[in-house]
Amino acid sequence: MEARDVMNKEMQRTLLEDVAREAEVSTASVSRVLNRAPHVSKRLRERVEAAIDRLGYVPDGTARALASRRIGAIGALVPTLDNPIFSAMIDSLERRLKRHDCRLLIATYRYDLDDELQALRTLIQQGVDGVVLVGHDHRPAALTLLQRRQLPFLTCWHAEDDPDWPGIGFDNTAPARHLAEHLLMLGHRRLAVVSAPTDGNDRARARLEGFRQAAEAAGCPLPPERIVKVDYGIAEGAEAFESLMGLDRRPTAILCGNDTLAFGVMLAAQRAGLQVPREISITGFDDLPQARFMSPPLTTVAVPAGEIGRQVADGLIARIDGVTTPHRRLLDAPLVLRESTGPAPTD
Amino acid sequence: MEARDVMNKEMQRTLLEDVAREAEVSTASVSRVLNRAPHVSKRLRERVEAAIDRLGYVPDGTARALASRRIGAIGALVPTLDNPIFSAMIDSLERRLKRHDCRLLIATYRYDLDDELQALRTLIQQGVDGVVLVGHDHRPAALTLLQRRQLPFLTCWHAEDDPDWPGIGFDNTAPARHLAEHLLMLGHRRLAVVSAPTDGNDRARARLEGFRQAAEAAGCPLPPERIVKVDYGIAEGAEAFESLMGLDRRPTAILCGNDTLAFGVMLAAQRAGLQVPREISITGFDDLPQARFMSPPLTTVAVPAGEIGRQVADGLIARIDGVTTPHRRLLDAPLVLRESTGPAPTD
DNA sequence: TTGTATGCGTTATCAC
DNA sequence: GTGATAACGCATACAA
Repeated sequence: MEARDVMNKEMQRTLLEDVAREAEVSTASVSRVLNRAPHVSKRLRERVEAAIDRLGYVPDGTARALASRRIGAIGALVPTLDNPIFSAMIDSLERRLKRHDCRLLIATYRYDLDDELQALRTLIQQGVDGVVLVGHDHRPAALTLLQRRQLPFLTCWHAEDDPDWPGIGFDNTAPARHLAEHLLMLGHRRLAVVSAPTDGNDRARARLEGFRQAAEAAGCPLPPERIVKVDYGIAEGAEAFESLMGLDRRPTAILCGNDTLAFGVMLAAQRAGLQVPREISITGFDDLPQARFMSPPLTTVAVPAGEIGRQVADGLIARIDGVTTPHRRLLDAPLVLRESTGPAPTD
Repeated sequence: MEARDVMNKEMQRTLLEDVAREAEVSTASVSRVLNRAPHVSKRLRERVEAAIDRLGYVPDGTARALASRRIGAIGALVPTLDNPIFSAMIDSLERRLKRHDCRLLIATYRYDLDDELQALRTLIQQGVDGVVLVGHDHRPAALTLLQRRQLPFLTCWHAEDDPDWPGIGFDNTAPARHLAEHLLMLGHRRLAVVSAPTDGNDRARARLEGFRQAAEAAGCPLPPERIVKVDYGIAEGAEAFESLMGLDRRPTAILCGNDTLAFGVMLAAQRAGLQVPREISITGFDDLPQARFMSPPLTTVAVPAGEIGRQVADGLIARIDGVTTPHRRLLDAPLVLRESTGPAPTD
């Protein structure tokens, strides 16, 4: 019994103290070597490093976190990872953070801002050194929380100018407007939009706004019935197409909030026997890898997901280190004109 | 100066001790309420909760982690998040972990097992309560690390029987074999394979093995020149197709290691003027959302990525709580026969 | 059921 | 440069 208890005791891990004893130096010195502090003699460093190797010592992250007040990890709040454009960003974010010796905690919230706020609370409680958020649509309490804690944070994706939210991203409105202008220039006058739900999603709203601006400027505004909002998905895009085809005056071009919806719309159009772009033009947004392989290849906007991940990593790390970085950084999101758009059909 | 120093001092956060004072109870009692310990009177609980609300107290995760020896987060090591089949799994994993009040640290390693080992070290040092790995291909040191620390862990995706690696997943070989048998039954005799690189990827190896088994059993083994290994990607699949078409005796069916490669192969085939499946049959593996929307719809294997995420979450949490769970859990990965496969062409 | 006191493994602030 | 030693904020064995 006694013996078993002894056996059960987690074999005692070697502590910093053990290293100090082995190297015959103080614990403070070991800590200094560990943290690459300045003013440590080469001789001392070598002794300590030797002792560490000999004992196979591994510092305890939790103790380090408590004493130093940083855990070596940031938190990222994203709507979902089920959308490849977000997982691409997270992938590059994590890879870049690794360079800075920083880990990544992720939390998803399905576009539910209350869930996001709750997840943020949890991350803060966890002790993350910084936070990444998507867009500027958040509960006011989220901002309060971050500011009160003086926690470094950065938004991404949606780089609208906003004094509250520093961010790295791109303009969602302008490219959307350009897409619509491209169609208008091709002679289209009855445009339609298939958008993602806009609640808690300022990117979707901004794109919709861009479509609207161009349409109105051209004197052919978008009536409500030609704006369909559906959840993310190919099938959802197809359904949106069906509903648009039920209209009296069918659109000759459909602007989609993302490539996946556009893919669904394109399939449904072809299933309905329509030629793209001869009879109907279709645009996407994201430039997913498959966009250029669709038939016809999809006209869309190239969202710099990978670049955002990298720049957000660098920017947030800088802020954590107390370096002031630009409040806002605008990346390029160029139009990619392919063959899914063409001249409006001459009725 | 003095004043500024005072100002600069992080406004002192309220501590558990403050709550205890406010509620006029001991710190131990506050801790008990926080941790929902048994044997706490309703009256005391209410007093403490009231005090917590009044002070807006938030427990410090790092201190809690150091004292309790668990951080409330697990680590997941995945090859990449750039492949939607993995991000789908991570998405469901994270959502399910949330139910258990557990966070998720992710690390990617690009199929480089040395990187994986390094990332595992980092996660362990960080203090994660458990680890999720993909497949059974890992450096031996990884297993040693996990065992020595007695750290709960679970593999996923590849549910081969292996005493070292407990896991939840599916059989990669059998469905692959069945795909090949399906083609053989359709009269195909010259099969080819477009596989992902097999280094550090036992799933890719297992699938290839399944293809081989069926081919050999049918008396038409796969010669090396009809097995092409390429990186993940649509363009890569297309290139693989080109190289297969350079062979003297062209295959009549191509088995692909995943849907993305299959998509590339299919596009290249059509670009080359071949009818699918009349002139060539093509299969995938994963059943990504777009598989059923390809033209023709792709014959493939439905990988239960979401279900794996959920079951891994539940299983790992159970292990962390000391509950013994089955060493191995096999999920279903059914064939999905669609229109990309058909009778072999009669020369 | 509740309180007391110690431990968790580092970092960081002082002296020297 | 280096060494004592006091935080860091909470959990928990033990006592009451």
